[in-house]
Amino acid sequence: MKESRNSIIELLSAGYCTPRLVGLAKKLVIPMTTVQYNVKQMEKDGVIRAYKAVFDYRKIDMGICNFVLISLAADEYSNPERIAAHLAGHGNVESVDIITGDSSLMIKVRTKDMDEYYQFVKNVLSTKGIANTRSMTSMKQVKTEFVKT
Amino acid sequence: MKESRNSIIELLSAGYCTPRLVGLAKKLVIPMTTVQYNVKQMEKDGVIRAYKAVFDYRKIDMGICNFVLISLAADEYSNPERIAAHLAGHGNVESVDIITGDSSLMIKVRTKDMDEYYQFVKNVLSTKGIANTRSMTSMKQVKTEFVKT
DNA sequence: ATACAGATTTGAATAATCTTCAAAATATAA
DNA sequence: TTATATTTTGAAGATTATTCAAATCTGTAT
Repeated sequence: MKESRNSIIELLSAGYCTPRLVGLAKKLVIPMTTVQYNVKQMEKDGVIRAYKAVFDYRKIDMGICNFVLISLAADEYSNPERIAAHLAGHGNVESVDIITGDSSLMIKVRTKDMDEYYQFVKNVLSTKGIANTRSMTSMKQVKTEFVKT
Repeated sequence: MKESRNSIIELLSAGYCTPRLVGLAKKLVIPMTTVQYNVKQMEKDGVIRAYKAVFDYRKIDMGICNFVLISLAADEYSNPERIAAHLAGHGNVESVDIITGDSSLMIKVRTKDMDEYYQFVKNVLSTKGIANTRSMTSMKQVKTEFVKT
């Protein structure tokens, strides 16, 4: 049981949802087919990338959230995209950005607890290409993915 | 027209979506009503907070993304939640976290361009309670809200 | 081990929502 | 203005979601 619930969470975290056309139509007081036309159009044009669920991450073993500033080694510095793509592949990584400033990358990582985060730092962030990291732990998540807590 | 499309985007950015039960059931090869039961349970227990759309933010006039480290003034320092809640109220703010380390808050802000971001800094981040800010601009968003680009 | 209570799974009927499609309205370009 | 493309809309049929009762599974106390 817990098994299938985890699978559902995984699938919902990046897809497997759909817009509520009737709800939107009622809210905006326009015909549903008009909403549908515009939504379809935005999907076709790549304006909408996905429909997904937002969780209370404390309740799905992802309660610990860290922002990490990553500085790359000299030989990776000119091509941050390789390591960025690698980090993006991890399910615990919510976001990866190549940024301006002292550090090359900013990532947001969710883990069950600090032990698991430490493992992440040891296993994932200790790659040859990464020179050093600076973690900032979230003590309270007031807003996430445009959704207020 | 553009008017209603903007309203749709606004509503989809934090809700007005729903899980695709048939899709989940087929993927997991279990009956749809089982998926439904578990999803409903997770909604009831507050595990799932919302269903929403993820956009290509460049295509909806939110192409510029900034991470901002915010240090609070002495008199707000002991109660960051007031300012955090205030910032969370802005539609341009994707996330607000109260963090450990030198700065009290980390926020993620999306704007049309740098001009609009400058206005945001001037108008929103120049409150009495905020001592100083440090912006890091995203040059490339590799992964956002668990969705890869 | 057994019996019990609560939680979970499941299928069938019903209800609601979505998709399709063609026509009408509107906007855009020549 | 006329022609062309885009957008809006309603009605039908198709798909998906909800309800609900029965069956199954789980954990627990006896």
